[in-house]
Amino acid sequence: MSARKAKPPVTLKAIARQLQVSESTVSRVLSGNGKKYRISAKTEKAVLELARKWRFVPNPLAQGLRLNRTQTIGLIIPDISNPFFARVARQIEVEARQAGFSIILCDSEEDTSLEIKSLELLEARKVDGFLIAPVGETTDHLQEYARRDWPMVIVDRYLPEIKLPYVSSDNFKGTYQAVKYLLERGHRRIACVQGRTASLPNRERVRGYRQALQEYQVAIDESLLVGNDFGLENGYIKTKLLLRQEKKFTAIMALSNLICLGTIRALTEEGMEIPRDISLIGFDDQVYCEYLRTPVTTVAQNEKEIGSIATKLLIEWIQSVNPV
Amino acid sequence: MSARKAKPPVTLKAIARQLQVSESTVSRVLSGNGKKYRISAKTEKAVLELARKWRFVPNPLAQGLRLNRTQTIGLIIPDISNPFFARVARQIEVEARQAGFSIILCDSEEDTSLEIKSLELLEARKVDGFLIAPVGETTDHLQEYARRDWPMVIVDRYLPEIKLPYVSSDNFKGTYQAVKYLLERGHRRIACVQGRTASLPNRERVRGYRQALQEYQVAIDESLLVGNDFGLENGYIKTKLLLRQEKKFTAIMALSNLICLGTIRALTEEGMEIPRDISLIGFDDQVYCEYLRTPVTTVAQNEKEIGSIATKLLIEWIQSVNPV
DNA sequence: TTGAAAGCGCTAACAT
DNA sequence: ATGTTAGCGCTTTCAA
Repeated sequence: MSARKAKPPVTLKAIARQLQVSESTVSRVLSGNGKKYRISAKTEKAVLELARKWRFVPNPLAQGLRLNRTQTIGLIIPDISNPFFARVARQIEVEARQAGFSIILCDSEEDTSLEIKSLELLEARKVDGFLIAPVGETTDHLQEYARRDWPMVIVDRYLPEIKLPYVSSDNFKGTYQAVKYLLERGHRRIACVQGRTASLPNRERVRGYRQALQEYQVAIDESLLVGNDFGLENGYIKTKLLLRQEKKFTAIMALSNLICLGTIRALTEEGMEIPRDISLIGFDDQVYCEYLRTPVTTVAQNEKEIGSIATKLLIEWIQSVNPV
Repeated sequence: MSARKAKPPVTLKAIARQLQVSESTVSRVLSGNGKKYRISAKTEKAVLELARKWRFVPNPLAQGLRLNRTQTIGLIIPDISNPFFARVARQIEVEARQAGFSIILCDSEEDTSLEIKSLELLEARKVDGFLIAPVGETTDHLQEYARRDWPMVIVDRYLPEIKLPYVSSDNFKGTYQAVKYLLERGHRRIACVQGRTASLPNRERVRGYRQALQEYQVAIDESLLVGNDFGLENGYIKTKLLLRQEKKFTAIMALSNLICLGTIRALTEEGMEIPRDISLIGFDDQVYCEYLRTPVTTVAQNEKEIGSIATKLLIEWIQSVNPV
């Protein structure tokens, strides 16, 4: 028994009874198939009117059970409190809602085993498809879902071994242009603090870095390419180490916003001033960037576009596979 | 028909057939009521084993339809891309998951009519309760749900006219202590740029501001208390105006992080330096605060705690009303 | 043009 | 200790 004050629920059956017609007729009208089944104009009108008067809303649980379609998308994010993901998520929600889908949100806490659990949970809940920004340690579980033909679009972090649609900003171009900018300003020894090395965004960003240097005939000093995580810690520690090793470099390319903050902290602690002593470019624009102690140049990512494209892609897939 | 490669679904019925027992028996065992119904150890064991072997997972749609309980919470947030809400949301998701609930996420885009639509959508989807950070323009729709005894907990923004559980940080204490801090350092003319004046968090923050001043016997100059929105624009414009009016003040209390950024922008444009020319305290701590051009002092909010308490409150309510 | 009936997967009251 | 049955609300095939 529901706790809500019990009004008799507005169901197809109730409407049918009131109108002295069958449930099927009501169903046909209300799912817009009145014409198709050649329901008489009179009946159709009566049903429509009563449904609106009684504020009939179909029960999605019943529909889902019957149709194996829930108008629901499972969204799995490694950390929804990361502003980048939060912005992507917002656009996903907006876009999905406009297409008549709801979002079930799962935070995998950057933990592959929770990612797997989330997939299972969402599968049990009969979502129509997945939008996932994978943790990225392993990919077997994703492969498995791909193999079973689940509509699934990967966001941001990609794992090249899986063949699934994938949406992210142009990571290559981002660093490519940023590093070129530095080169044009005369920098030749440019350090780079990267994120998780296995992830495609990171690989692409590094590729942009290499490409730019190469075009300027600058030999790449591998000892200036450090790091393996997108977090603040990594930026901090790796920058410290770079400075300790007395590597000579005049600029740093930080491959995420958190890395960038860590780098700033390290530089500050070591008494370096930006841009007086060193230049710094970060990745992933944020509202607050322009207010940083030092207005750090950043490569903007378009979260809205990422979210929007991913959602549209997924919904198209869902609908092609399981038309309404 | 589902698009997924069709394996015969693992249902109670399938298990029952295989084991030559009735569906009810299987159901009883699998919902942990074996003892209660005194199912024989042998039968129980067989069911359990097959269920695990076949990886049986009950269908939540069917359960929901039958039980009027979906183990689902509707979360309505005015802007999930706001880092404050994103962090609250994360904790909510984590906490809810641990209690066996899923989150359906709706972003009301700071729009009351979308907030109403979200409520209706979630109600139709038979969520067990709501967590909502209301837009706050009007409250009739919330009243209505409260009246119908829906489990619902308000987060962050409160509307005192509704009597519903409400969770936020201690807004009063936040500004109270911040302003006292300024007073202790000799400031006497302290401007305050506030957020949406109708909202309780804002009112509480303003109350803290007034209280602190009062305790220091500082008469309150109402012309130093300006603003009416939590956004960046408001901080920017109101600060500009304060400066233009040549009001004398030596410190500014900004009642949100976005207001604070707007204030920084305005001060910077006017050539004021923090803290040389003026002191500034913001509300709502952020990772990036310590990296701001000027390390602005801020009042921290504990998003984790807010999310955690709100979720626990709601789930307790749900379970008291509709025990498992 | 409409109705009857079956069934999606599950639970619970009522047998026995 | 377990089975039978009805039903949650909906869609759809088959029949009329």
